[in-house]
Amino acid sequence: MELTARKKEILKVVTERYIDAAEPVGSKYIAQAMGGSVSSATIRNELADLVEMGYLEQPHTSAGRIPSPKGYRLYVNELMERRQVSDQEAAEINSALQGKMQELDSVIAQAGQMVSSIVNYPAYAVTAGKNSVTVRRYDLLPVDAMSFIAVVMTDDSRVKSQLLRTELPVEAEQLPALANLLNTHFTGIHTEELGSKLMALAPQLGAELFMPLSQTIEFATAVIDNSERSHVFTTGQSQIFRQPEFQDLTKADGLMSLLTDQKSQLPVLDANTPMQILIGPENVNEALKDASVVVASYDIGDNMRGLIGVVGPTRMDYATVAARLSYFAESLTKMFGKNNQLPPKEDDIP
Amino acid sequence: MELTARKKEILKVVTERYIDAAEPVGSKYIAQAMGGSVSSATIRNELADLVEMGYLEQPHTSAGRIPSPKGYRLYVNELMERRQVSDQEAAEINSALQGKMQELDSVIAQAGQMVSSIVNYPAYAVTAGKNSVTVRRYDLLPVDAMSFIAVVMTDDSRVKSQLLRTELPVEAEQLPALANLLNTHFTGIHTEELGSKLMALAPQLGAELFMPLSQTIEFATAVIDNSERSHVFTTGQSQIFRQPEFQDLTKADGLMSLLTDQKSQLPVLDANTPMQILIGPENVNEALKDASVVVASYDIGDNMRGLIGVVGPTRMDYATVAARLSYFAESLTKMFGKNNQLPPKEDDIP
DNA sequence: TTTAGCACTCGAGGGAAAGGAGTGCTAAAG
DNA sequence: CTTTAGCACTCCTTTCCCTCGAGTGCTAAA
Repeated sequence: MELTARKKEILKVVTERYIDAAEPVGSKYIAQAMGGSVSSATIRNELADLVEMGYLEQPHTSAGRIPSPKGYRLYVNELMERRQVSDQEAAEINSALQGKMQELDSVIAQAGQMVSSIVNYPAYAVTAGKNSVTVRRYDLLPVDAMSFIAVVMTDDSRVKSQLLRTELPVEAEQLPALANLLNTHFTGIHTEELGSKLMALAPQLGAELFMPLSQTIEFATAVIDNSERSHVFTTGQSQIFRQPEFQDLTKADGLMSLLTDQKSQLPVLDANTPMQILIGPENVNEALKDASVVVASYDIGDNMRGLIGVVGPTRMDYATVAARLSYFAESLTKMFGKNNQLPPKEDDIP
Repeated sequence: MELTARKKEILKVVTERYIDAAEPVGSKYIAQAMGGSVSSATIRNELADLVEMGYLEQPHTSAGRIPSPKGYRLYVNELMERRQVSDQEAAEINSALQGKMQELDSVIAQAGQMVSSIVNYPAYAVTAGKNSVTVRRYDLLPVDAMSFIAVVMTDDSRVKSQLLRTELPVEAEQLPALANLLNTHFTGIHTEELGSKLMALAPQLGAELFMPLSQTIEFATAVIDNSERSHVFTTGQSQIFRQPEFQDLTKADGLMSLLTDQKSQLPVLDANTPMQILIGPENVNEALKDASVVVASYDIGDNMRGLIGVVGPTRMDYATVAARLSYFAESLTKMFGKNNQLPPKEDDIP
């Protein structure tokens, strides 16, 4: 059977109406929405075809039709009018982005919050999670006899520091030598090697040098681990309850658990794809089989990539969400691009 | 009317049974639970008294009784057997606390997670939020011509650092002088003054010095702000759904919103109180009127105090939660006291 | 191919009735 | 004065049945 233009139009009407009203759409409504050029009986014939072709579903024999995941997919791919964000929306998004910049992670978490409030669904944000982070450089700063500050800069230009207490006194004069040692032997290598290298060097050092060295390495390891792990931030979870399909506790529960306790299982985006829409059963995760996810990526500096996603019912307003999310992601890319702070961009040196 | 020993015993039985079964308790059950020494009719007389006195409630005339908030309060204050955590529970808690320590905030967030999993209710953790944090010390480390690392140590011994990019080249040799300037004029004073002092000093400095100075101050301001703000971490939100009283979406919704989007409104603990139990209407927050909260505090080092709380139905298992939470809080105090990291750890040297 | 007409289906909503847990009261017993 | 057995009563819950109406599918005519 062929998918005629009229069938497509009907599918579009059904989908948009269902997105709006959350109840099955009947032939009479469709006939009217299409301008009354055909009768409801004709529509009914078409509807029967669309069900047979798998684009629509019928909750029960005497109900109207709702889109199947396949129907949504067609809608998203072909039928949906790619919305542009309005000037007002753009203005809102931009003003939300003006906030002051802090640590990378908290910026990313905030981005998630903004998205959630912009689209009115729960949202999540994922930090990059680079593969093999190494330390580019160490600095040790004296504090007092029993403590010093370790500063670690990674090759993805994050800088972390911590106050470390020692058991034996460390002379301030020894610190540069120690830092030198660290910078010579412990840069550019990965965590496992850090440990083994430390062991190899141990015999040559006295306890008063080995201890602070070991503490610094331990700290560096934690920094690297933390930098390699991707963190997920979620917000707006309670928006879920505003959706009629999640009045049913069992469904809401699954999603809530995912959004609060199993964040790491939220879908990520294929490389090189700016945006992706995952409809119902297209999701791998069981808890998302009755939901849809829209994910977009943005660039952080030149070589990092952030991810931001929205979770909603299959009936979610794809056109609006997709438009706002992609605009938001693009804005973030721009902001990170032309902006100061976190990752230094290699730009024009005079 | 007098609250006889038998009335108290009945109240205890009712409360504990209701905590367990989540349904009104009838006279027959109580008679049996009390060893059959009295008949259900006697119990019924007592129950009528207890209702009149306000310790019990009757959902409707022909139902059993449930404790009123006043009843819970009496139970918590007098009747409840202060449970001790079992050796096994203690072992579990201790092993959970063995995890490696990282940044203070993430340790605190993790503590929340552990508590939630220990008590099977949602939990939250609040960071201290000291009042007037100042910078104790600045360090500036050269990176390249266009960037340097600012390290800021606050008077509560947190150390934060960030890579800062400059617009004009900064010579590595200038940094110690700059740091000196910072340490002379910008330590021990509060944020507002930082800005004004910077302005006051501005005329004496060339742009190539003023810029990095201003950037460092800006960073320091952010660090202080962040350190003064108290952060709230929540976990285990979805545990709420396991409770029959929150099957009703409208109630669950209020709590969920509180636990996800309005965390800052979660109750805190009065100073000098190690633990507090807030039952139903004793809570200020509207969303908590049908819920109870158990909050405990622990010490972080010598002069900071962390907060950790559990949210559950009024029917929550106070004895168990209180026991585990207070044990956990005490363990945290010990850990922070004698321990590693933040205050770093003294361990055996090879 | 489209349309009007019509019987049919099925869920939602609203009592009515049955079932049952638990009460309150009374009157007798301790 | 307290306790207890007995019993009528209350009221929630569950179940069943009925009605109502939206919407369908099919047929036959345009």
